[in-house]
Amino acid sequence: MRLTNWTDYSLRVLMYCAASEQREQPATIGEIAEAHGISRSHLTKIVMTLSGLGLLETTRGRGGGLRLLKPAHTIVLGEVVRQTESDFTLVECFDAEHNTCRLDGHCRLKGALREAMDRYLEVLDGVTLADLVAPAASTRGGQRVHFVPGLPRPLDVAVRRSRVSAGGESR
Amino acid sequence: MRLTNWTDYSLRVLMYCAASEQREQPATIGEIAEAHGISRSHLTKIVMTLSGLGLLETTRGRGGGLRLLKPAHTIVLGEVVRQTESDFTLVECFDAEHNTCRLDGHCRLKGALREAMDRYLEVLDGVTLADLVAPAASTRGGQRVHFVPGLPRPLDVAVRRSRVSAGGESR
DNA sequence: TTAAAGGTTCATTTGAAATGAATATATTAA
DNA sequence: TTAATATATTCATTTCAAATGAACCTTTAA
Repeated sequence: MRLTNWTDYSLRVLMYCAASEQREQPATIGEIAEAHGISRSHLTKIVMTLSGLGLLETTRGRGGGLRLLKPAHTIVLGEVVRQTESDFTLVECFDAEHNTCRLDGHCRLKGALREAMDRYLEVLDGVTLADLVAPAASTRGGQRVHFVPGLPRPLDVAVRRSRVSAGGESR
Repeated sequence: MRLTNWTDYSLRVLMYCAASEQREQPATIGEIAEAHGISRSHLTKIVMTLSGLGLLETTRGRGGGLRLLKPAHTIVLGEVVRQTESDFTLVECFDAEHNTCRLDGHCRLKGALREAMDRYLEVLDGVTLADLVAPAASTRGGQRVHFVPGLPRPLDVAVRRSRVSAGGESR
């Protein structure tokens, strides 16, 4: 009864991208891989899947990277999990193909588990990517200042400010 | 996102025992193993666990077997699953020991998943073993007559009847 | 004393998930 | 046109929990 790391990482990628939305540069696979200590190669496949699902936009080449295709508050957790998680065969009898349970059709387990699973996903349907990334601390005070290791640094502002104060170098 | 076969089989054992309650002879491991095409050896371990959980009573020796320790309608599915299922580590960050997620404590995924899991089990807490075994067909008509492959045959009545009509052989 | 039952231990297999390595393709900037 | 940076693809390999199997021990009723 656990989600795959695949799903776990998928969510982290999305969160990273969500937190990168304000930045000028898009997030890159290498960046995220490093932030979470995962292999670039592996993470690439996850990103490709998310891209295939229409959640991410990827752009190749220098200056490329990843961007969310929809605003974070419209990306629903339940939907993501439904799509990244491969196996919802809660017990054997869910898999019509390989089912050998002799009670199939006689017992009410399947119905109960299906109902339970529905409730599970229902909860996740009430959560969006934006909710996940929102700072856990107090809402008042506005701007988030603190640094979160697994997310892009909120330095753009500072950098931009320092650029200005440094006398406007071109880029 | 699936339960282990271990849990699946655990439930089948319990169901078998529940359906055997009326019989004079207790259910046996060999019987259940054969009914479901599982190895005796493997099923024994499952039975021992259920026994350890106080759900089953086992008696050794000839004439021995398995019996539920509590009436079927008091055995709650959620409780069983909570105890037979080994791993509720929905994602990495649930496992304090091995967690490496750098967002730990910053993102709200854990809370959402915990909530979802609670709802899941909540549904199963509303189902008892008796519910699972109850015939799916109409409630009226009383006595179940049909034969269910994975459960003990409801022959006792018929057998007893035939015994009577055969003139009361001793046993 | 034998047959039928549960009980224990150890080794092995299996399969999905996870990972890694190598390489191809696209894009931008100098 | 070349170098650098980024995504994209393919194939092989590793890992680990779960599942299984085999052999043998213990208990009990007939």
